[in-house]
Amino acid sequence: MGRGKIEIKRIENTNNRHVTYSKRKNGIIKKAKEITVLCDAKVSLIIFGNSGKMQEYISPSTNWSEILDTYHRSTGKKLWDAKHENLNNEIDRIQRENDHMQTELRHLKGEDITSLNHKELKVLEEALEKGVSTIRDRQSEVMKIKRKHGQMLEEEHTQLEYLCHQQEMENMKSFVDQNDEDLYRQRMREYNSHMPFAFRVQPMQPNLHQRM
Amino acid sequence: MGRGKIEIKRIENTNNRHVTYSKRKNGIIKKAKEITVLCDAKVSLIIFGNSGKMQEYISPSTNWSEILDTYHRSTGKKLWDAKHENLNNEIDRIQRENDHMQTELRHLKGEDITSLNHKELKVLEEALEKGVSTIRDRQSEVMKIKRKHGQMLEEEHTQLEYLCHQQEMENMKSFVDQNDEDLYRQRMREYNSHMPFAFRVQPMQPNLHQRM
DNA sequence: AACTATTTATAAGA
DNA sequence: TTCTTATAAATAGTT
Repeated sequence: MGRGKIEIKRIENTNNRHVTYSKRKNGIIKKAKEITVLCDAKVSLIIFGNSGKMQEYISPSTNWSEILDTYHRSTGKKLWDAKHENLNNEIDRIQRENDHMQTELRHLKGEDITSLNHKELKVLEEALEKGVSTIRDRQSEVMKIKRKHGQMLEEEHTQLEYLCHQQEMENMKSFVDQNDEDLYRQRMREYNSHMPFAFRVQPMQPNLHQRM
Repeated sequence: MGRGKIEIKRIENTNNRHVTYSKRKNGIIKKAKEITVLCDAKVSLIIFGNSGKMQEYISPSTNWSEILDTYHRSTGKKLWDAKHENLNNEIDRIQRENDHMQTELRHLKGEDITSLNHKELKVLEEALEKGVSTIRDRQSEVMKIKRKHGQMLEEEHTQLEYLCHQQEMENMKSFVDQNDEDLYRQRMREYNSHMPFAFRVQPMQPNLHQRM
């Protein structure tokens, strides 16, 4: 109905398509309103185009609850089944993520580790040591502040720091695989270059604790 | 459009009303199909009259899940029922649990800890130390097996174990609050009671490393 | 359900 | 977008 007859197929000209969409959309909504009044009908209409902008009409005599119920009674299909399934999938996904984190947490706390192999244990230990070290650094900061208030002696703190780092070095040395020896020596050099001479860590010897 | 113009108000004659309903219903559905094809639009249409008989149309390019989602996004209203609401609540619950674990994990790895206070840091440190200690025990077991194959000397291992425990004791002593002193002494006694005399840890002194 | 006179919707143009 | 208008399409009343 118009100046010329048109075939019912996609309008390729974008502008024409949008204009036609706008006109026909209004037309359909007008018709929906009319049938609602003329015939006591109940209509729900949702319509959206390329732009994603949505327009809805629902007869004043009804509501979505009634529509969904009627739809369910008439077709046996639940409109929310698809949505329902999506939600279930989402729950599964999050639950898996959850389980994974729970395992990781337990491992970090030293639980359920009998099933882990040597390699996995080492990875865990490294993560924990990194955590301990970071937290000790942070504690040092907190303590620095406390020390300013005279709550702690400078000397005690420095000695403590030394012992911590020494321990880390010793652990590193002792737990490395045979062929990680080079990596260990390198880290030791890095570490020593940051420490006063008196605190430098020497490679562990059987009689270390007597020479200290 | 017809032999005469009609007012848009309820058609009182039942038969006429039903006839008009039928005709116009088909008209609307035809229009819905046309705009779907012509304009790439997505339409969902549910229509039912007095008789309760329902007719639906939904564009082939979409589905109810998309319609409900779009409707929710556009209007903020949810068209689904309580059952759905439950699933959403479940997701929220798991997601919260998830977030909590994520935070805990990050803290254990030493991330995002600047917001923690002294007390919280101590709790974290203790958890990490417990983890490290458990994992080291486990590693010891693994190593014991390796040692049986001649891969490691017994003496080195024992000394290492001693150094580890000593370090833990020292940390414990140094980081405790003033009023945790009693707890520290108790733990020290417990620890010493398990160690040969030569390895017992003495309370830290400024010149500790020289007397060892 | 078909017919058809008329009204209504709308395609194209501005 | 909106208005105009020629024409296509829908449909009210009739058969």
